[in-house]
Amino acid sequence: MDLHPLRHTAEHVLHFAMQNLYPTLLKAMGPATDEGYYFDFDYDEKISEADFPKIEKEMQKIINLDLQMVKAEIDEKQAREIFKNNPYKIEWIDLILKRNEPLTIYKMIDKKGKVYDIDLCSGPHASSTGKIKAFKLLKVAGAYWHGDEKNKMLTRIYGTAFFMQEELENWIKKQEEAEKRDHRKLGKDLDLFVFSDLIGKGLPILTPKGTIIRRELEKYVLEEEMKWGYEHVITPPLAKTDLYRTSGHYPYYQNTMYPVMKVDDEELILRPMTCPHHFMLYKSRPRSYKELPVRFAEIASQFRYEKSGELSGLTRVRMFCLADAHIMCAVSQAKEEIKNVLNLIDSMNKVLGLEKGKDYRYRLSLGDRTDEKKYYKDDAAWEKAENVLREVLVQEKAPFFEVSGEAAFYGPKIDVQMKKVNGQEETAFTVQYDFVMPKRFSLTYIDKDGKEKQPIVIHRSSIGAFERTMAFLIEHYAGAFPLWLAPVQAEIIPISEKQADYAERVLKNLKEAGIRAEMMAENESMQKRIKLATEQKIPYMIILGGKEEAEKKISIRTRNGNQENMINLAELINRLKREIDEKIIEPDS
RNA sequence: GCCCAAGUGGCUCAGUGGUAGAGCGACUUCUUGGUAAGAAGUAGGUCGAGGGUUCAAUUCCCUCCUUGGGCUCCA
Repeated sequence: MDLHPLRHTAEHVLHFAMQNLYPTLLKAMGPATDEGYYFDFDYDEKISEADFPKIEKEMQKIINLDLQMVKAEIDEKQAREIFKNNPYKIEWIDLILKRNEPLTIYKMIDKKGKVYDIDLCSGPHASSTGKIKAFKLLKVAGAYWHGDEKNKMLTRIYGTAFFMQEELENWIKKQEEAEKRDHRKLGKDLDLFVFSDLIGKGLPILTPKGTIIRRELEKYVLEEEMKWGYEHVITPPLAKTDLYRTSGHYPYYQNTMYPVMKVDDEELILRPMTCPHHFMLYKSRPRSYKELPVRFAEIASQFRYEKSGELSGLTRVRMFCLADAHIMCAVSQAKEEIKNVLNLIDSMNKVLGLEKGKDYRYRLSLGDRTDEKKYYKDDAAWEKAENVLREVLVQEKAPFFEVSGEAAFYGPKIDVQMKKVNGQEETAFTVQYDFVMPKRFSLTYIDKDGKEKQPIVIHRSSIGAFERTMAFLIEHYAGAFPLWLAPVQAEIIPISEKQADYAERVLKNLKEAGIRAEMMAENESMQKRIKLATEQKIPYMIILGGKEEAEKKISIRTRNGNQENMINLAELINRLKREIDEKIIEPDS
């Protein structure tokens, strides 16, 4: 059943309760959301989560009254009169009138017809407040009026509501499950990355274990992209400021770029993106139509000074490394190239265990023609580019939706929208169609007819930024990585010291076979060592006791608890090598 | 950047206006155990940093740093 009307009603209950407790507060707005609802208001004194019990008690009183939610249409004069003391509501009224929409209000009325509260609202609502059988206030936050930091900071309270107590409990349980998978928690538990105050925020340090995952991903990107016709290059992570003035990035990105470094007569800057570097390489000599498409790829570190409040674990950092590439091609080749890019993305993400349609979908981000600052004026080119992207998505039967105003200033793009464990969607990386940069940098090629022509550029990533991809994968697998990514692939557990020599030999054999194997100290019980290895999500435990040693065999136990006793080591090595080489995701299932 | 919350030994957390506790981990010793925690002992903290109030601050106040949640899913 649709929870939005119920939650919207719960928001009105919250509003009314707050109005009772804090009569001078002014409501700005309060919508229902997918997870619950929130309520923005203007109030001079501090409200914190410590006030929740009091507020929830007041809400329960209103719910118990089972007030009906009654809709009514009013005219402008009535509206201005009712909400004359609330500038936020007056602003809404002006906006609604401007749009020629009807002014509707909802009243909370008891059975005798007594009106408790009136709010400007288009609904829909549950029939009465008594329908709310379970509710909970979640958190206090600050929120700018209309999301604009130039406006006043309002107080926001988040809450949720359900038809049944059981639903609420399930929801809470689900939230807790997502918390357990949080990559920041697992990053600590599994010893993958750390932060240092002295190094700086938003600058993660990868531990030896975290680095194994990172390097494996890098190896995969290099090998796979080369197979798909990319040429990997290495360009400097800093450049003269002029490069970004030429590209036009400088004015747009100035607030997220690191400040200019002045050295002698030069001005240098840490690069916030790689494209102009690849353009310089393209321009290093004349290009023939025969060379196109030119596909330059790079595992490229980039630097962006994100606002401190936006930083989060590995998903939002101040220096990141992108599996980046720029394809310079003829306009006629664009469609085919974009198709190949989408296929590459699907193919590589599938290997990582991310499924199209389930773990991610596409978003076609179109330009907003009215936004002259963010939109390079060239209607025909935009039209063409947007159509090409849309046609490819349709032809490839890719799951996608469209939004306007999310494009880059130099062209429309396809965003890869990853679904996180907590249900939130996040842009992981993008594929952009760019007809502006070739002009700015005078990129050319000599065509068949001997004339100079201009290519277009496709900016793309294959798996996104390594930091963010790692975060996704940590949460996706809850730390139980596929064998090829697992920092420790096999943990040897000799049952007692008597097997020390044998265990050493097994360890040596595994290492020589290229398997990341470790041995756990004997000074703990076998049970304890199995517990520790399982907690570390180590895929294979190799148990060695007297029986194994006597027959020169081994026994294994997987992190899922499956056991196989008395098998040949050579057989296991072959199995693991195959599982690693083929990047098998879940051999057990 | 702004709003709210948090910062106590490596980790998870308790606690108090009279200079701190637990469990896990580490170390040592005993134990050599057959598939998710064997036992005992020892060490380890200027309670995020700086300033203020006080006879006395980890506890109260201020500033800063770091971390977490949030900052247009419209009335």
